[in-house]
Amino acid sequence: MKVATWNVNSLTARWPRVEAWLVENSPDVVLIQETKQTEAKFPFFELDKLGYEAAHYGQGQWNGVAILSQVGLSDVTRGFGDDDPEARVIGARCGGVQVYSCYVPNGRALDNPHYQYKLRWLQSLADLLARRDRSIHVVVGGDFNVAPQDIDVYDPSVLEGLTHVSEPERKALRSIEATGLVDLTRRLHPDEPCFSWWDYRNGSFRRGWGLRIDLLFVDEALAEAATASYVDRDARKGEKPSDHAPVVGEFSL
DNA sequence: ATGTCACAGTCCCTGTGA
Repeated sequence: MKVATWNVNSLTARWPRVEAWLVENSPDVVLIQETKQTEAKFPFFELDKLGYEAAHYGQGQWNGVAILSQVGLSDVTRGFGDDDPEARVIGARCGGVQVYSCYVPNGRALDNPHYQYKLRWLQSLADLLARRDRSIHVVVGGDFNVAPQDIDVYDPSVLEGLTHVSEPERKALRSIEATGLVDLTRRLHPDEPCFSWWDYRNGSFRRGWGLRIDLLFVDEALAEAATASYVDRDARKGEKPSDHAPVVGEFSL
C-alpha cells in the first residue's frame, strides 16, 4: 500500500500538477491539504475517471482537506466534533486502514492568538488519537506546520523565536507520538533532513532552504511493515508547483 | 528574513494569509 500526503496550496490552481502526479505515481491513498475549495468545486468527477473515490471537507477560500482512495473509502468524519469553524481534519477508512488528513494551523507568531489556536488544535488531535481503535492500523498525515527537531530545519538559527520550531509545538507532536505513533520518515531516515516545504520567496528551493513539516504518523506495526518513505522533490520543480512536495510511505500489508 | 503565490473584492490593483 502506497500512501501520500501533499499540501497542494489550492487544488484549483494545482489540478494539472495533481492530476499528472496521480497518473504517474498511482498511490493507493492520498491525503490532501489546502484544497481552498467549496464542495461544489472539488473535482470528484475527474478523480473518479482516474480511479479515485474521494471525500472532501471544504471551506472555500482557505483550508480544506481531502482523502483520495483507490482501495475503498468509508466512515468519513469531518472535524473534531467541536465548534471549530475551520476545515482542517478529515478521517476515513481506506483498505482496512484508518486515515486522517490534517492541516494544522500555521500559528503565525508566538504572540499571535492563532498560535494558541494551533496548540489547542494539536491537543484536540492528540485526544482524538488517544481514543482510537487500537485494533486497526492508522495513518495520520498532513501539513503539521511544525518541524519536529532541529534536523528538520535548514538553519535553526534563522527560525529562532519563530513559529514551527517552538518547544510547545514540538511537545504537542510528541504527545501525538505518545499515543503509539511513529514519525515514519524519521524512523526510516534517522540522519537525513528530508525537507518537504520550501518558501516560494528568496529562491528557497534552489538554495535548499527547506523545512520538514509534512509528516506521516503511523502505528508501530505499520512502521515495521514500511518498505519506503520519500519526498518527491520533482513535484516542487517545474510549472506552477505547490510550495510543498508530496511525502510518500509504502507498506507491505 | 523575504527575490512569491493564491484568494477575494469589484478588478487589472490592494489586502490578507501562508
